[in-house]
Amino acid sequence: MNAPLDPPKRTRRSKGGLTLVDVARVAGVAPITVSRVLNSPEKVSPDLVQKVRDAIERTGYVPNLLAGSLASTHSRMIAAILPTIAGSVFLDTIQSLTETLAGAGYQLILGQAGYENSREDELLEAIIGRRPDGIVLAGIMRSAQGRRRLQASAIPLVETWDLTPTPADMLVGFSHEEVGQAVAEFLYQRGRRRVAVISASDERAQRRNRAYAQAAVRLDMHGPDGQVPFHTISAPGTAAGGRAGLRALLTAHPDIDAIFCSSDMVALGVLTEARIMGIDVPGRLAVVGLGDQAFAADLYPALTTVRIDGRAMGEIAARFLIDRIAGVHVAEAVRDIGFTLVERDSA
Amino acid sequence: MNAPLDPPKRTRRSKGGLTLVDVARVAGVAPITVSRVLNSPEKVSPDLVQKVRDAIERTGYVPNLLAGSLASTHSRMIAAILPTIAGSVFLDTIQSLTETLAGAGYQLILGQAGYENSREDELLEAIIGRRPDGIVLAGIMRSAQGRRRLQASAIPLVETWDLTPTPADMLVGFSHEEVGQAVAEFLYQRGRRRVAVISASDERAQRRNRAYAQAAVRLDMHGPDGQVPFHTISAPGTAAGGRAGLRALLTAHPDIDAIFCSSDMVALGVLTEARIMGIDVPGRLAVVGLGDQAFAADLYPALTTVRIDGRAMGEIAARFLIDRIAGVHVAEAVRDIGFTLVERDSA
DNA sequence: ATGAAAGCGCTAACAA
DNA sequence: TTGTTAGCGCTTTCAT
Repeated sequence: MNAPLDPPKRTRRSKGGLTLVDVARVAGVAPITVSRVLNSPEKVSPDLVQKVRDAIERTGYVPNLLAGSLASTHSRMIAAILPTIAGSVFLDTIQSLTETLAGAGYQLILGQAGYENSREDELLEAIIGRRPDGIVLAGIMRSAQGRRRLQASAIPLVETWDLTPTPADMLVGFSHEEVGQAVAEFLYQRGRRRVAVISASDERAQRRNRAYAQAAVRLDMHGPDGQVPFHTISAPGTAAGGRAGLRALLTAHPDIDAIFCSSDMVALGVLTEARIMGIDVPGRLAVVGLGDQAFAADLYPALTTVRIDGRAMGEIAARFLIDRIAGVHVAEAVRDIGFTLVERDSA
Repeated sequence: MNAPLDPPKRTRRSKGGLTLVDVARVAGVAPITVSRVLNSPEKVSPDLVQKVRDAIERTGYVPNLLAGSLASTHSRMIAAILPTIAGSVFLDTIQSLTETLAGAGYQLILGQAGYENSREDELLEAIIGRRPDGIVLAGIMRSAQGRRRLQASAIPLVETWDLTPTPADMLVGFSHEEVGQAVAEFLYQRGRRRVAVISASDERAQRRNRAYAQAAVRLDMHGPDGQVPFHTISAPGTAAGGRAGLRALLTAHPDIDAIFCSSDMVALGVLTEARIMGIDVPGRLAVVGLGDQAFAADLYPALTTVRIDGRAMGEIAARFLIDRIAGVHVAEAVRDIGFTLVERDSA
């Protein structure tokens, strides 16, 4: 009974792909040198850099960033959590976020939380588990538990599209209260005296509406019952919601002369329905949107709306994260980017 | 000179986070048992499962999926490559893709290729380097080199929003040629005799337009010069582009009676400009969009358009990938989901 | 059903 | 400047 000379070494899968070790062998250098050429070529002599680059070229090697991330504890991924992608007002923000991050070598991973409190917990597990170097919250993280988990993860976090007195970490947004108030005051100046709201049911919209209603009451633009008529639609707001809203509001309150919509899309629906009902905008009814989406200026009548600079928010959020990750002290990691009331023809 | 009893072991960062080993210690089991509880609890006795789950709960442990991916060569990530996020027609597709994938435990990573042939190569490197289990292409991968790299990576791939005779791998889309032809024939049936196009400059739109123009010529709906007037705008198409397009077309060809737009957004702009110019739609001018976006039915006049079921494409793409990854033989990995001409009031 | 050992492919730490 | 060594945190393989 002879013992096996070559004991069956337990072997592993390895999927056969090219690795950095293969490249090192081809180039005739140590693996770490290949790693350096990839990550900090200035630390390697020009001739070795050339050799290694040739070897990479010849072999078609693509570094496994998963392995790199595990070893370095930098994933170079940023997670963006948003309620929904389709019909969302956050797209400009996500777009510029992606662009700015790509420029710095970061990739975006997307998490859709849904507007309902659905699988928020699973989502967080999936995201935190991937160890992103940063997280951008577009809109929401309602559950206190969710917020706690994010903070516990110690991952740099930027909240956007809002201004809260108690940010979890970094923040770039604007005051929804100020928007609501500004719109009410604008409508007052324009001579409107009986204002209303059509709004999606998300929390930020509610806060805008509250401030709007308060200002309206203060300015005596409310109805005989002391209330500001409102119509709520489900989030995200749609043109169909705007149409239904206008019809409902006019039925219950035929004398309203201005409507503040929770998004430009909702406003589009209002304009359509007004046209169908033969209601003159802005003559009889003023319409104000929110967002200043690309199409707002190209409606008829051109939409008066609140411009929110989504691209700026995305870019600032990206910078906050990049700086924080780089260890740069971010002086003022809370930023109010404000808003602008863009007066066009609909109000 | 006493040698240190405890020689300064070269230590490593480790970021201090909780690991599976910590959980195993707390639960009093081997690390592999914790792993099994996480990934295949049915292989572990109920009491140990309970013990481990308690330990996870108590410690707040979140598994490091990066490490898991490296060890298992399954990243549970899918990459979506699209030209741009803002103003894109692919959003419904991405949305349902994300939802379907999330249900199966996959996360989406996003790659914006841009409409210009910009950093396509870097993007591919960043994406393939993350070893996604699958890739979805929304729209494009123009460069032959890019397509070659994708195929070389051997990552399951689904192309969407198109039908090509030579798919790189799997495919779900519709025939842009058929759309162009169908729209031309529809306009003919509606009595139009002098048709035009306003289109973004992307390649799929061009193919629609070519088929549209051919059918128009065949049906004698062209101009005196035998041509179909067209106006090209940059991708992605916008309402502003539609407005400019209508003005330009009417200046050069005052007698056109129908316009096929490369997206509903472009059509919106056309409707706006027509209204401003006092042109009756559909009386004097028929307008047809593409996409049947949510707002299309809520324009005035309600937009006649080509419905593309973006959600279905996302879901099918997800299923293709999930099945392929699971090793299921995907019977027919090329799917034509077709389209529907939705007749409303604008044509 | 449970565990021990051996990597997955890379980079940080240390040494020359 | 270049290389050696020892992991990063997990899962596969093999053994019990």
